[in-house]
Amino acid sequence: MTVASIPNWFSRGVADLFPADAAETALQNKPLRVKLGIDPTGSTIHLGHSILFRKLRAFQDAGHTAILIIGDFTARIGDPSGKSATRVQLSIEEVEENSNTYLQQLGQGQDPNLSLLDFDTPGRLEVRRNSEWLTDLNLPKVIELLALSTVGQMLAKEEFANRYENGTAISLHEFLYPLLQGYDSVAIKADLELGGTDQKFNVAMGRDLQRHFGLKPQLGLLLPILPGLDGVQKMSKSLGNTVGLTEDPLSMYSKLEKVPDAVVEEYLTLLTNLDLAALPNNPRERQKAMALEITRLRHGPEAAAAAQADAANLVAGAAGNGAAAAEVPEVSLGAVNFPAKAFYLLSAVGICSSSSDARRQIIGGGVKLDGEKLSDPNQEFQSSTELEGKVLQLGKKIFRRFV
RNA sequence: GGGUCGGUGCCCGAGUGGUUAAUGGGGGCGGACUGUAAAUCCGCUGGCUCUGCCUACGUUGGUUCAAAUCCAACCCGGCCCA
Repeated sequence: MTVASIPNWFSRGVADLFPADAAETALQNKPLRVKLGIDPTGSTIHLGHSILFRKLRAFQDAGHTAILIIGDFTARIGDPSGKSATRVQLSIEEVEENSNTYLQQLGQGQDPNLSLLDFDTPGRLEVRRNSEWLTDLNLPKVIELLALSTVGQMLAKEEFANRYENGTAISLHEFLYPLLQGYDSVAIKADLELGGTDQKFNVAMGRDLQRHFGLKPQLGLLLPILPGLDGVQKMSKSLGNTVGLTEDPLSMYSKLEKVPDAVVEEYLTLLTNLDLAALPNNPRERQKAMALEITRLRHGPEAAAAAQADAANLVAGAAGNGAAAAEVPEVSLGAVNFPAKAFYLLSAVGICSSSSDARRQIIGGGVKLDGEKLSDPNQEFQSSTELEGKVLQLGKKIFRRFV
């Protein structure tokens, strides 16, 4: 096998490919059916998810067919993969709503240049729901699936192994998940399945099931789990270290340009197509280039450049400066009852999570109004006119203009 | 089903009748420093338009002037046995 024959769009950022020697041949074949499953349990897609979609898009652009599987069946049962707390079962309506939100965020019906997937070119995308084939699986079939795996195999799976080791509960139906996901590959005759490295077991299960049902086993292409803004834990909404795909340019840029050095290269590799060798060596410059490019990919060049300029101005302490303040997100004073004490104001307007939190922030010296530090949480504002147009700053990176 | 141990704030984990909104660590947030970073140091870390008042230690009920701490039932989990 000559490595040179594997294109960069395919190999960039890949953590694992199996079976490794099958890729070259596979790529020469007719359009591959490339599977990616999503779980419509939440409603916001962040950059961590997006690396998989970016790879899927690369396949589309190379002429292959993306099969986006919405795990509506799985979601309705409640995916137990989290820790202890049993997931709330989602209603059909909720699943449907989440699915639509997902598709919108992926760019359905939007500017094709900024959208994550290619929705328009015929033959490049199939959106399927796994309820289509899972709803009618009968018990004999389910037993047939269960018979294909053993408790030993399941317990070898890292997630289960850890939980078993730690004495955390594992419910039997959780064993069904890898099998059902694998069965999706059978149902849609996948040639390749994309996933995070945490999906290795499930993707491999897909291969086993396909073989069992007389199909050619799919390839597995795994991408790393993207670290979150803290640079340590995976990017995840519950950890609060995400950048959402639909975030405004300024907050997207601001968050990205302060990401820990340790993950900048990974972000560059996985979230952009930039030529890493062509970038400046200075770590700060690379960080900025990364933030700018990711923002550009979602919002276009003008908005990205403006975000970069605004971010620089704001942090330079120019919060009251008219030019910089133009891009500051606005917040309405409509819900505030005057006269309003400072701590109440901050929570009423949603900048702080609670009035107690607001009180702490003010006492902690982290709140400024038009560049001037607020020191008394009980300071009273008599009317909204006193505040309109002023810029409130919380910490180093959160700015809001009152309207 | 039986035995046994256990369920504390975002997480881990102290506390076994009374200054306990509850020790400590992690995480998070804010401040200093800096490259808007890392490391380090300091402060904060239930809610409430808050000089005070509410909720909180699996759930419910009980004992007591007073309970996370004692009692009962129930729910949930680990381990061992079946």
